Amino acid sequence: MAEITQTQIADSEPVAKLRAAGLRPTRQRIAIAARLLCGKARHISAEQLHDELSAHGQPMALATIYNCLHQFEEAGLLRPVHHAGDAVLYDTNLGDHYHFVDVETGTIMDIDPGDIALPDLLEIPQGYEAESIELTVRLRRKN
Amino acid sequence: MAEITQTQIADSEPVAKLRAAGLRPTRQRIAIAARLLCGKARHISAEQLHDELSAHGQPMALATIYNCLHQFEEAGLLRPVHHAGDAVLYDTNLGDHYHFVDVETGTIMDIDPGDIALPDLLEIPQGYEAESIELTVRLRRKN
DNA sequence: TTACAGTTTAGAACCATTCTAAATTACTTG
DNA sequence: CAAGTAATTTAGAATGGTTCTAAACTGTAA
Repeated sequence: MAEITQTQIADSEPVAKLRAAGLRPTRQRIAIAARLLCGKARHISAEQLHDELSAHGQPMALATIYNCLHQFEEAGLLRPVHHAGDAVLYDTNLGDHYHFVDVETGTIMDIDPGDIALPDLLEIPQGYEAESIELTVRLRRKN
Repeated sequence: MAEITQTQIADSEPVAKLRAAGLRPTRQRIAIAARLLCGKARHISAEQLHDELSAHGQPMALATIYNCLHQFEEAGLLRPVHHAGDAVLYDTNLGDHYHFVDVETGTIMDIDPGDIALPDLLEIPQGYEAESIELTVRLRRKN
């Protein structure tokens, strides 16, 4: 059984990311960061994350999940996706891209921006700046 | 005092639109159609519409508003906008366009599609068809 | 004019999210 | 290392948009 020392935890990738974002590395935030910020990209809701953490022996209050997701968003570590059903999803892919949503299953797929340079095409009104651009295409299965 | 005959009501624009959409012209649906489908384009929430109708002597259950908005949407008479705050807004402008949202006030402004031919630019995955495309740009006031 | 399917209604229920105030914890300082 | 303090977490209640329910009502076809 490999041991995990305090130093190893302190130097771990999740902790480093939290510190870099100016967030205290609490047990809860580390668990969430490890799951969302240190693996492959995904789209997840607060509820899903809550279940997933519980299933992996890291239960925490749902309110904490919401708090952390908001803090991560504020820190630019996550990006919210609003078009896709009742709950807000958090996207760990921060690169320029958009979304396909299967209206029946709720499944989200990334759209590579390719030639669509939206930020350039849009004329932002005087005195404003774009905080975010969300492009979502709802898909329905043919026949 | 000008009188309104049954025939005038039956032939009115709202009633015609409802019939064309295959919806029974009930008192409630006529009132909503008159307000949303026969004037200038707007973005409105169920709650706002409910208040507006009450203020104009046409009160009806909030559930009816939701029912009608859904039916109108289904019939292609309205288009929902999801990115803009807590409540869904219904857009009476059915033409190709997108939205700016002032994140502080919630105000919505239309974006003329101009050169952005999204439907052409997007490659829809095999076996699917695009049900809708929502592009929303969240704006924040500069300084 | 009747009858029936479609519609409306009040109010309860639902569910994602936020709030509250008390308990706990990470970090600083002595 | 110990204590103090501010930040964080927590359970549970509250909120708010939306949907559900089952009973009353209404448009329309016969």
